[in-house]
Amino acid sequence: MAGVSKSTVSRVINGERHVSARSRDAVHRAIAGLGYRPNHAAQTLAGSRANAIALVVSEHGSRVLSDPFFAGVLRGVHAELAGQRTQLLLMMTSQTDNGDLVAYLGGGHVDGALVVSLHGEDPLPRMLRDTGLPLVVCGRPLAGDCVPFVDADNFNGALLAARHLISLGRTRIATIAGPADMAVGADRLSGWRRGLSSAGIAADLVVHGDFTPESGAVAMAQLLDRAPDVDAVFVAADIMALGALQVLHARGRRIPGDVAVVGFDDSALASTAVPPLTTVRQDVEQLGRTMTWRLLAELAGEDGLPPSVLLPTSLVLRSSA
Amino acid sequence: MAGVSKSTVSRVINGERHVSARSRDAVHRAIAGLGYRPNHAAQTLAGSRANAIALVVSEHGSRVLSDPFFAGVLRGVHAELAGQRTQLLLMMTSQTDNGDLVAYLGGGHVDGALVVSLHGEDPLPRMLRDTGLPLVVCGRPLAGDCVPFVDADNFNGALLAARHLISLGRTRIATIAGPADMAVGADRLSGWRRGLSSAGIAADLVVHGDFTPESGAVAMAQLLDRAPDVDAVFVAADIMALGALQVLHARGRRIPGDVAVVGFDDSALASTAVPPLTTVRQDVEQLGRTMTWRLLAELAGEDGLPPSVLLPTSLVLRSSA
DNA sequence: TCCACGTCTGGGAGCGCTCCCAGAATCTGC
DNA sequence: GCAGATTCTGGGAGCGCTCCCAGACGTGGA
Repeated sequence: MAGVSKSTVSRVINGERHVSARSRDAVHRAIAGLGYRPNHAAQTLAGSRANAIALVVSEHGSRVLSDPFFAGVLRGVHAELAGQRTQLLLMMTSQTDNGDLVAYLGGGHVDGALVVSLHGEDPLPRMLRDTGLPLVVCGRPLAGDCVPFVDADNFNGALLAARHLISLGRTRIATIAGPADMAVGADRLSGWRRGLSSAGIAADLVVHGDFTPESGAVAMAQLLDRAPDVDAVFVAADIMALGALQVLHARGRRIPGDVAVVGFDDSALASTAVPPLTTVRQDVEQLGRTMTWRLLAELAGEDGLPPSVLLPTSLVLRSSA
Repeated sequence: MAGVSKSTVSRVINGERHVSARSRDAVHRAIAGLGYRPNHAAQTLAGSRANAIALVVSEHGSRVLSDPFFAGVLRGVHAELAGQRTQLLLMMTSQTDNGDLVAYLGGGHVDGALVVSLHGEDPLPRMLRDTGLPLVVCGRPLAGDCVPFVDADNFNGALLAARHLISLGRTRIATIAGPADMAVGADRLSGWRRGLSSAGIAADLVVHGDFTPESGAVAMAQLLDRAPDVDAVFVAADIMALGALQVLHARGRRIPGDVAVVGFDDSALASTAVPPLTTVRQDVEQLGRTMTWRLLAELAGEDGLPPSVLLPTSLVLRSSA
């Protein structure tokens, strides 16, 4: 014991004011000497905070989790959480057990939630918001719900890609877009459209894929059938671009000679593709960090926080365009 | 209220015997009616269990997390945890803050730990074992510590790969192995060696990589320089195989005509490689499930549990070999 | 000198459970 | 019928904290 009451110890640990320097030092020395660690469960039970936030992965993980994207976000979340005494609870959910999850999270077991939901019409963000639980969503929700979110600037990234292809002198520029029911798909498509139309180029060569290599291959084959003279394609995800490259190779098109290809994500796949893929880079780790920062700031009662944040994207030039 | 005391409610919730059917039903009805959820912090504080297990990702995440491997494990862990009232705490650590982590985990905040540590000489498993905390490690630790682990059968997987290449009539069979200081690297190398030597083929063409595409490329170039007549290569990870394929293409070797290539992992990369990669499949989700099952069984006091488990691997035939 | 006010401190209640103990109800066997 | 074992139940203590209240001390102005 440091010769002070437990109240004073509690004050020191929680960094409250009204503690003399003498007792603060004594407590700190005692903590170090005893190897004392506050009991998390007791803090939670006694206090009004849970000292934990949830990372909710919607849509049954399978799709989201395998994505290197998610790994980057997770890394960012953890980096930002370091030094906080906030625990990170990992939860996954499918549509069917959304109710259970909402009940659990709404029950005061966590102070806030980070929601990774790539599926646009997921009801989960809205359900969670209605419980009043502070939350930050990863990726813009499709509906205009006023849920705070953090996302990469997909629109401007796609715009960069389109402008780059135009600057290469390409004139028959196609896109393999993401699903229309995902904001990330819609935003990248919008950016591409804007790029082409502002250069006076027809933005009619659009095929949708579903962020799998197979769908990229199918889409590329359709494009080549529809417009054999296509000389550039913006693929809304590196993973789809891999499928597209396969088809282009199979049909004997040289890359970038005959067809220039730009991907999106700058995933590990991009640099090992044949040829290495020019792509739009998004900093996924920063995405995780920003989400966490936004949530913790809200929990700390800061105000004047931006409702949502768009993170810049940039073009990475490699051989494919 | 169901007209019974809180003690009885507690007994019902914890499924203890010595409760009459009448009061059990009453409690269940009240729970459903009130939407009651036990307070996790209070259960933990009052009880002797923490009702939580930690998923510890060693080696600062960067490497491990980006691995689709990890995503699969996580999916398995979560699947196995469904229906339990055990929370999953995610923790990451680098060598420097191992001490903090061990103190935290040893402090009764969790009932057990799942450790994902791909780096062979990581001291963390041993440190955690010494605290007496039940734990299961993902991947065989390099040192012969008696820590329970679950791993894919890397030895037999590599053996399968070697035998397949031999059955194709190849005679100059090389390998791009993983780091020698990782069990996964050592085991796959041993399996390959065993395959070649049992067929009377010299197992001398070995180059080590570090599970990056770049290292695969460098290693392949070295192999081609050292043995231009190489006609097959077993690459100990799909991700390295991508780099190897690039170099083979660049040097004008036909695959599998001139050089047959077998990878390991059956990751998403394998099927989209050019040409699609023959590879050794390991069921990573099953790995996560098995780890979790093993830990929960130990926590439940089951005995006669196998100290460690090896999960079967199998060969997936595609075009590259 | 007295009171008002700010700074610091200890004591106590209580968060929502689990565990233990004692007592009530019910069931055996002779 | 009664002692004894067995099944069930409620009451109370206490897990380790945080929060609130009251009191001790100091400082300055009227």
